[in-house]
Amino acid sequence: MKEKELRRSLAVLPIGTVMKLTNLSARQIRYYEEQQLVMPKRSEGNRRMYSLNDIDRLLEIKDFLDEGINMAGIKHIYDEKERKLAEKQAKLEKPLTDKDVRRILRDEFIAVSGLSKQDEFSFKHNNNF
DNA sequence: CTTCTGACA
DNA sequence: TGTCAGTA
Repeated sequence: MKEKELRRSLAVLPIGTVMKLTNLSARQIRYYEEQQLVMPKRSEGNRRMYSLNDIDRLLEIKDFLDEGINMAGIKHIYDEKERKLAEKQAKLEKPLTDKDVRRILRDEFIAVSGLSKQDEFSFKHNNNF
């Protein structure tokens, strides 16, 4: 399920093909790029190259527009989507430090050990997990 | 022949 | 958004 995503993100379609697949004019496709709604790659000759994901996005943009949403609104939708995605990755890719692990284990041990307040105090100041 | 940037009767 | 110009 990773090879498939790779292919969908490969930018290999020239604007002419994109025009036929989306029924959008070159003017519109370039304009949406100016509005940061799509960011196609560029070939060595400075030609825009789109991926299948770009096609989906352009089609989606066209739908949003038909629903009466303006450029700013669509930009906001994508910006918000990126913000939430970055938020999730930040939490998933933040490994616990040894210090965090030791603190968690210690607190959990104290919680179930039945130690008195005085014992807990001694424990916290003598152990070196 | 296709695409690019810039501009606007 | 369309379209024309002058390029690459």
